[in-house]
Amino acid sequence: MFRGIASVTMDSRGRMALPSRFREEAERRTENRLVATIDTNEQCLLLYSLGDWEEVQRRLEALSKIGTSARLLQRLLIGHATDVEMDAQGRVLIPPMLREYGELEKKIVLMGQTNKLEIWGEQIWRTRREEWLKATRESAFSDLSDLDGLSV
Amino acid sequence: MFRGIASVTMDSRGRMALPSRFREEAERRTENRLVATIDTNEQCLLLYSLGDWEEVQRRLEALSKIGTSARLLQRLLIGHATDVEMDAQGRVLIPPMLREYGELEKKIVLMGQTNKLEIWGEQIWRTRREEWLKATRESAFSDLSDLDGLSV
DNA sequence: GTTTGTGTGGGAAAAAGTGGGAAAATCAGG
DNA sequence: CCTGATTTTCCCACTTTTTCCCACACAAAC
Repeated sequence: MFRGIASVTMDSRGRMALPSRFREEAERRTENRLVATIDTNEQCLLLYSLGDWEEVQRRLEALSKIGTSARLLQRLLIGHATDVEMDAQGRVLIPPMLREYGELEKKIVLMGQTNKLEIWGEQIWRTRREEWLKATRESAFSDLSDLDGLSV
Repeated sequence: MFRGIASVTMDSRGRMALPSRFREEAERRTENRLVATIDTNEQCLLLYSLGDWEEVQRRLEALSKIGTSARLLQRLLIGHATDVEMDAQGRVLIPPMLREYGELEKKIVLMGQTNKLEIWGEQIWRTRREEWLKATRESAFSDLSDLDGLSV
């Protein structure tokens, strides 16, 4: 269960240290074996524990028998899903092609999303967050949530 | 199980080195014996382990008893299927006709797709990926997948 | 102040990827 | 067949990337 946000740096070799709480979670789930792929809707990467990824892949492959859009999704996700392993310091080496997709440079933002970790280049993340905030403020939902006692 | 993406270079003789993780997978499946053919839907090549290819071919031959379109597919796939072998450095020599079909030049992109490897010329791959991403983002499916609990 | 944990950087060895010489095999035309 | 040209294979060498390991900086904890 990944939760929360963290800022880390990627070094000149493309290594990225996971914050210790993410690291522990990854160690617990599958002994340091992770899978990185792209988020097709956003210009960021997704990092799964190996086990969780295999579950996602199973579902994808089951889906793909139906439609062509499912097949596209399958091609993109499986096609980019690269196995990575944590080193002794809890770092992972992000493969060059994925680095390029997310325009990852030195400053990286990690966001936990339950069963996966989102990996963002800082600049893109800042831009997107502004857009999300703007969209939220403009939507009626943010008002309703209070009235409903949801009290987000 | 092939998955993930990698960029490699094809040298002037048409040799292409498989990244080590793909190489290991190929060695495990069939001792270095592979089959290359064309993807009839895309301008890329497909690389199977010999065993997996034989399975594909069996299915094709079974299909072709029925319709003429299946027979077409059979003719194209089987007709282009060429046995290739990895050399001591883990490289395969892509036959000229196939090289031409995929417009393969120096920069090549390899994408794992479960039982096969897709071989792309970099330029064509970039163009196609943009189109896939666009299509995926526009399709209702990408939204539905979340609601369905696919939670990719 | 000292210790412990965490994030970061980098030296050095190992592995992977790339290029090309030269022998062997293949092919085309006589 | 024979010959010359081209392609393929085998092998070695070089470059880059990855991995392993150690070390430093900083902050929190003792």
